[in-house]
Amino acid sequence: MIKKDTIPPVCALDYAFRRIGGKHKARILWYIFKQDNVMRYGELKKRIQNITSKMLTQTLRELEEDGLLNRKVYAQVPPKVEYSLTTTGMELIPFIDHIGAWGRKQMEKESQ
Amino acid sequence: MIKKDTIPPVCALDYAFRRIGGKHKARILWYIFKQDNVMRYGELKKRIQNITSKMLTQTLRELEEDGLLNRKVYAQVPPKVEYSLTTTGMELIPFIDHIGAWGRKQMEKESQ
DNA sequence: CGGTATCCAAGAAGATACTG
DNA sequence: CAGTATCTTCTTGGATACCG
Repeated sequence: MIKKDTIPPVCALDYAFRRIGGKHKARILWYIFKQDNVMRYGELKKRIQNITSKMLTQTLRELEEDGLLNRKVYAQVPPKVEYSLTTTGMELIPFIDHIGAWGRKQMEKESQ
Repeated sequence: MIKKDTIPPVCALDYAFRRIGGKHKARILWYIFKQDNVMRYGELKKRIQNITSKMLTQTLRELEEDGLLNRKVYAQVPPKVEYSLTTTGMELIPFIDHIGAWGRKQMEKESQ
């Protein structure tokens, strides 16, 4: 993702990209959304494939701190943790959809 | 920005964010767009402020290679180079606009 | 004016091992 | 199951100096 919060964002765009510009952030939001807005840690791990536990946990924590994800822990053994989008996170879905469509179009162009 | 192209993107979202997820990329596209879609190197340098020549040049080159920017060199001394969005770059503007608006909203929330 | 070149620091991400 | 901890590597970005 982009950058520590030691330095304040220079503008709203900068701010926004720090929040969702990480390597997997947009995809995580998207996957959860598509899965009826609930996904467990292990499901995400399988879905993203090749991501390490460390990176996944770290990314999820950042999204949570930024108010884009809810984290619900069930007090049971073995543990169960569910992630879902907050209202704020939901507001990003149309843009993620849009940019994904753009990316798809470009990829098709390239492959010609 | 995010990542070398040694490893192919895992999906369209990944692809897209590699292209515009860089530290200054979205802002550069936005500034040029707002300035009637033409900006000179020096103007960008002043506008972005604190960016080094190296980073600015590098970022502009990447945007050019990705087909988002046109680079027009005038054969004169002293040199003059103008950057403008391509059609593909233009297609990103609505998205950048929306995500900027989202960022603005979040920043306002935070400051309360 | 619009860059390059070189070197170095900071930050992001990966490998591996381990745990309540 | 859902993480932590630690160490290492890779990639990005910055400082500085210089050029056609």
